[in-house]
Amino acid sequence: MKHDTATSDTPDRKPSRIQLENRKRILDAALGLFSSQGFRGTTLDQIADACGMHKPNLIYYFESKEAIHIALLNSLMAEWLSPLEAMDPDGDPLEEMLRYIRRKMEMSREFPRESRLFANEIVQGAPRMLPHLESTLKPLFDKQCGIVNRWMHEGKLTQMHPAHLIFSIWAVTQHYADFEAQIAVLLPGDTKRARGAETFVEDMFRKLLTP
Amino acid sequence: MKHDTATSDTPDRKPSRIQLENRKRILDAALGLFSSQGFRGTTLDQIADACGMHKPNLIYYFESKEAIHIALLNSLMAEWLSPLEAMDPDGDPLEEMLRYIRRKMEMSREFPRESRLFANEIVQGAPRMLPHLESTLKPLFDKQCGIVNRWMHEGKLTQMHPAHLIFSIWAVTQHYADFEAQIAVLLPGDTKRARGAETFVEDMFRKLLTP
DNA sequence: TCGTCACTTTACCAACTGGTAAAAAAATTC
DNA sequence: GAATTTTTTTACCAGTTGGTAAAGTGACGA
Repeated sequence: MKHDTATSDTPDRKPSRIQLENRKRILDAALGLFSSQGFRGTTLDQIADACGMHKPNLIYYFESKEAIHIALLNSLMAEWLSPLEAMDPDGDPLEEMLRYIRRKMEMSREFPRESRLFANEIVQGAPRMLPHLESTLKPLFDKQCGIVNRWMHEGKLTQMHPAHLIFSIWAVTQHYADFEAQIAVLLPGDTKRARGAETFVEDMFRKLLTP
Repeated sequence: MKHDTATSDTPDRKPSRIQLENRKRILDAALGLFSSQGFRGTTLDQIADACGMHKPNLIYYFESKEAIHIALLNSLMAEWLSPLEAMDPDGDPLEEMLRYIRRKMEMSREFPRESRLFANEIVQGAPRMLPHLESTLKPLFDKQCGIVNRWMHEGKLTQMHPAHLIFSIWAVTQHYADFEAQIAVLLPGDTKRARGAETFVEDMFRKLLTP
């Protein structure tokens, strides 16, 4: 008979305050480590150290190391996609696109760990995220591509392939988080860098999208 | 007394044909595995299997697993940077830029493993590549930024921050290799995809760079 | 043909790593 | 405040992994 734990799948009562808090501590520590060392490069002991717990305690709150990774990806996915979701079909097309781009740059600056976590996962073939991409991202992506496409046909934006446009926005904005190590070498002088990047990217896409 | 091996640092005679061949086999297998699973996610046994050798044989040719990784990064770096190096200060500015972009797209399509190997390394903070970035990439990058900058001041290209321009070229072109798993989900229909991406990216930067 | 050197294979190991068992300690409930 | 449940800690284990020791095999020149 299996011991009853916080990860039991029997119809649990609502998780206690301690459970919610400790789960959050674990996920936060795991985010830092997984994003900078990858899944395989991170050990349970490292996660435990980083959040001041002991290894078996992690397994008390999550079934396995992989369960931590999956919980992390799932819990961050919605937030990560919220800017795309927020694109308003009734807004001004150019302003909506630039607002989206600005929000993506802001997230790249404010949440580089999240960006790198997803980058790590996708570069390695998205082994634990493919179903999620199919079921969650794909429908949203198709919908927003449709909106952008309509804007283009109405002459409000330069005509181009909407999917590739969105790819290029993702590529450029996330590049600043994902490849920060390289950028820091090539463009020292931390202070102005973020602002320089943000005005560059906004100007670039404004010029590109203005019909 | 240490055994004399192919990795000995005593003044070796030139490596035999077998050595060259086996080193290449190992590096090729390692490229496939490191690029799709990361350094920590790849085991020596996997590499050995992939090239039909036994584990201790790898250590005969390379001091350690890390030495394989470093040798791989070093041996690919020059090739990876050759398109940037090939930018001709005396050529037509717009054509030179577009040629560079086309070559980067081509490499993303033909050498996705290399792209992902570097992506993995840099996302994780470039632990084994930072010195190389400082010593090799940085000077080249600064030089080519200077060229681009001159072109802009001569009115041959749209004025913008040359470093960020190059970042955006890297971001967009390498995105197609590094995030292929995601793109395959969002834009199925393998056949036209590569061509679509290439015309999109070229058109995008042509519009952006044309003064 | 013999000896030397380059290369390969087998057997092995110590450290690490994900995970478990179970006792101890807190917290909560009655 | 005793009983019970939840959470933490200690001790441990089996499988994996990077790497070594050393014997074995083959090639090649004298």
